[in-house]
Amino acid sequence: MPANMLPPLTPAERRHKRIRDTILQAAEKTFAQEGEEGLSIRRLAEEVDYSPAALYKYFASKQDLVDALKESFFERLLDALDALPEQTDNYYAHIHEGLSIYIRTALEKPYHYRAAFSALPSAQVPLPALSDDSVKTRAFTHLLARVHQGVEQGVFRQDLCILDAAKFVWASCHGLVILMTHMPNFEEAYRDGKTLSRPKFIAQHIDFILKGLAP
Amino acid sequence: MPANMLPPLTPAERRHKRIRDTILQAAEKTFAQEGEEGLSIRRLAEEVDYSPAALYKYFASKQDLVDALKESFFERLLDALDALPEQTDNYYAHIHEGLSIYIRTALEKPYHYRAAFSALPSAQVPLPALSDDSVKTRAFTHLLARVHQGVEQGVFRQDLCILDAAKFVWASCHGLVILMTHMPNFEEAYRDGKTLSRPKFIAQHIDFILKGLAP
DNA sequence: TCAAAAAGTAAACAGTGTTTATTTTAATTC
DNA sequence: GAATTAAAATAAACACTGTTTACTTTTTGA
Repeated sequence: MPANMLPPLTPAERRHKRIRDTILQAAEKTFAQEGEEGLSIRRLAEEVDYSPAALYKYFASKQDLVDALKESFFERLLDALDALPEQTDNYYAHIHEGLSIYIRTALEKPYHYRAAFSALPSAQVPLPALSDDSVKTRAFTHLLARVHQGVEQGVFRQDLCILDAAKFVWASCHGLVILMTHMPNFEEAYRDGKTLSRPKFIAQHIDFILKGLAP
Repeated sequence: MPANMLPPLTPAERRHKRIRDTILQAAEKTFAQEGEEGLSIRRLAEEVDYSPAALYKYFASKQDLVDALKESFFERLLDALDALPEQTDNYYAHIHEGLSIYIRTALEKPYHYRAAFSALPSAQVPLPALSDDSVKTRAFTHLLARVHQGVEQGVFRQDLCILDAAKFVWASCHGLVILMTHMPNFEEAYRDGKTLSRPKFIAQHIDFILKGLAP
């Protein structure tokens, strides 16, 4: 039987989902502006006209709610990456644009990005296996494939460990996003006449990264 | 009069400082293992045999206490960097080692590093001016000088905006540290036969960064 | 219609950082 | 040395937080 043959939802289930989405939507607004710490179950309950305890009929915990918000960000990120056409004649421009999309999407939702990719060590949620094609790993497997392609096409060094090279690319993009969004004044600080504009700065950052892998 | 001619401390002041240090020391232990969220004023008070309110005679707030912990990490980081000899015949090896020290020191105290360099947007503490030689900016000004040197010596491209180049280097190192410390399983995941060991992985990461700036 | 399941809530529990009023202790001055 | 002043320390309260329990109301499916 087909995997996407879901059982039809009962009215009760549809209602449940609808209310859940309403809560999620209100939570999203606060989370985007104030992050996890600014999001309070009690305040959220008041906003959607429920008692705090009622929310626990829709989410097992605050963490569960935040996880749902993170999940929707992952989907947003993947949608943005999927919008990029698969094949192009210009490999360099293609991977450059892919990384640019990653960074720009992350910059749009700083709190989501941080929550998604900077889990605290105490929360020991291991990375899923590569075989798993959950929304969480797809972005990285995508990057792995791109780096592999770059090696094959001779744009990158032949002796690269693709895994380690992909981690270098990811880390360098990640660091930029985190500093830009969570380091007050990172962009504005210390500017002079030669300093680049934001888009050019990002583009150059990616250029530096890719050049690091060149033969 | 000399700047370091501090007025002599009275016995009361010395006692105050001593107790403050005791509290700080106990806080340090918990913070290093559990971070800001794991550090509770009430639990800390119990550990040092004081009432919670008493701690407010030594620190204005929890944030103030954490700031003191961050400050000591900055000093630790700068001390490690200062231990590196100033001049060497091999520029590349020199900057490589500097970045390696930065990363390794950060990896030793993940929570300190994160707290120090990943402030939330809500906490709008601007970066101090470059002229300010506070402990916070010295590491970055140090890096700026190194990059400048690299351009002068022809190891890096001549047309670089030193500021933007330094930010690239910083961001790339920063991202690696954050992913290694706060992304569960980042290092272990997806390993195969070709995957490098941790020290070699870090060294290669730095190589990639520096190559990105090469002519 | 009626039993069962789901939805919703008030109140309590166990925490958190912080403030206020009050007392105890230590230091300084007469 | 005694009196005064300043610092240290605290108990109790305040205003929050996420979460659970016991209970009531509403909705659903047979």
